[in-house]
Amino acid sequence: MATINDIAKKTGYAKSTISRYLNSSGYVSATAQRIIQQAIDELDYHPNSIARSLSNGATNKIGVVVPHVEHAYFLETIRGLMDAAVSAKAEMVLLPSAYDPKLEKRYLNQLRDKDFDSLIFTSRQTPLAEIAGYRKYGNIICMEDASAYGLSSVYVRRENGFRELFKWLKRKQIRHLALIFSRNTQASPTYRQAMASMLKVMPTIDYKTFGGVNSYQDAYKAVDELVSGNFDCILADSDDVAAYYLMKLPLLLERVPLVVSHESQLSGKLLHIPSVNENLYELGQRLFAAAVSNHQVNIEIPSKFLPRD
Amino acid sequence: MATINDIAKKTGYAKSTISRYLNSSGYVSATAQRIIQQAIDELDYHPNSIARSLSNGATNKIGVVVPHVEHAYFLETIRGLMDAAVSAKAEMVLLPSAYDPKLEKRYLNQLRDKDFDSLIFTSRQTPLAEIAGYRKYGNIICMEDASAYGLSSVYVRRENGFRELFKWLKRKQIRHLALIFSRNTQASPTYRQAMASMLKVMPTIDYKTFGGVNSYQDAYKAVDELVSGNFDCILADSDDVAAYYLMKLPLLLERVPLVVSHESQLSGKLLHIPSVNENLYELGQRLFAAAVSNHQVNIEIPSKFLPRD
DNA sequence: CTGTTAGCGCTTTCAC
DNA sequence: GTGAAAGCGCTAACAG
Repeated sequence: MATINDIAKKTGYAKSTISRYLNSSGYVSATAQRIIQQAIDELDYHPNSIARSLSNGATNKIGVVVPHVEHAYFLETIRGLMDAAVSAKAEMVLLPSAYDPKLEKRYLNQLRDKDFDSLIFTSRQTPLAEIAGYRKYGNIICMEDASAYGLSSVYVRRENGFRELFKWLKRKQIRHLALIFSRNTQASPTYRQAMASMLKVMPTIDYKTFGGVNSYQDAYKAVDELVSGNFDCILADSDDVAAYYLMKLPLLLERVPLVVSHESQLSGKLLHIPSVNENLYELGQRLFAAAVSNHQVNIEIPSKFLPRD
Repeated sequence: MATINDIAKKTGYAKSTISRYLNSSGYVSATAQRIIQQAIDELDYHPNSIARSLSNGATNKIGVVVPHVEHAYFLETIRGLMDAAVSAKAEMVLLPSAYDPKLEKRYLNQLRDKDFDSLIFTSRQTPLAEIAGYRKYGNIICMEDASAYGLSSVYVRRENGFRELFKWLKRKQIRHLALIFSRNTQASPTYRQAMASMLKVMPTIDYKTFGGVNSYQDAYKAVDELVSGNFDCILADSDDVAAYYLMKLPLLLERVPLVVSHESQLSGKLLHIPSVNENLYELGQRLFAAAVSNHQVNIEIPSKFLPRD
């Protein structure tokens, strides 16, 4: 592990000159360039990035808090984020929270301690007010509107998509609706917005919500109740979950309920499941851009209902 | 951002004493402890982890090279890895490669440049011999047997599972077998081992392999050929893919082929798809342990065939 | 039990 | 064009 000092000794040039050469910051004579480069090659020298970080005060790393990787919602976002990070030659530290405030706090503290330059919350349990207190330590981006707290925000605008979806259901004369969520609590923006849209468009609808269904693999949890509940429509929160019901329930019921998803994936396309496209891959890329930007941003990505009939 | 220097000035104690207190390395009087802690609280001091890393020569971060996150194989592994990292208070940097040697090289260089302490290859394109050249820069762990190259190895021993699987297929008198893979090239250990086991147990079998199928969402690619090929068994490389065929093909064929998976997930359990359980979550945890260990290890996780009939 | 000093490896100002 | 010196913030060795 040669250091810049070794190069200096070997070449007779000062560290500062070598640093100039390495970072193309300032003039270095052609001769010096040649000699220095040769020494670099011979000693197999490569700058130590920890030392660089210490001197620059930046790590080139961004932390991404994600409750888990079971749901396509987070996976799609992560994919967009990853690809953007690779292009920008930045690194992405995956920080699983399981919605545990203790873990979320740990990650906020790591931002404070300079473990990364910025922190993205794809979802969270900790109140925004508390998160905002860490803004001074680095850039923080939320996947919901947190502009009131001075935080950058990049998120799906679900209103349009949901409104169209529920209007469509109304036209289909749906009366008994099952809604499947990852979290069916007020803490989830998805849940809040879905319920708000639904009650606005179909105020008298008879419905029941289910929580804790994150993936295709969790979908079975609600099967019994779905079968006995006599629903005429099931609204799932990802195409994979919807696909599961679409294929499983016909085996158990004579009458197949309408299955709809509020998140578009390829599986839904293939099976022609109506769904709300949330453009999460793009959202991931925007999240990254927001993380490395210096300005506070507030970006809404519109969602769109795709009836597919 | 207060530094240890500020605490020193405020309290009158030397930096070393404060460092001792912070890291519980050496004696510090009760009085000093009280005074120092008070200053820490008042100034809201927190150690800068970049500086720590520079001084310690370690980052507490491990890099994880993964081709993509589309396949349950990698996701399950990542889950195990993530959970282990959280428990150990280490950080995991996600490094997507898309099997691109340029990217893989970039990550190897980052190991050399101290961006992380160790590097895990869940899969790779770069020859092991070349990877081995980076061993001097940090711990490298492969998800295949790389012990011949002096690299730590943690991987699934597929022989047992595959052998039982193909014996079972032989008993079922399978004659026309379709094998679906993520990669159907010699570069993939899964592919090599599956083919070897198959040809040993059923040397005269008529078969065809398909590549490029990573997920439930890719499964449709092979549908046309599967339908026209008149296969009596389809061996998919994840339960999700298998589930897709299990549900999609009955709609297209009069005779439903036997569907089998070589990777066990919950979806397979639910649909009673025979499969090979590869214990990837556990494998992920072992990978992490190997990454933070000082010894070179070679750990085989046995796979097991689950007929589920 | 505490202080002094040197060191981790790079960047940046200032001077010539 | 190049060099000397200080600084990033912490840890460790040595001394008392």
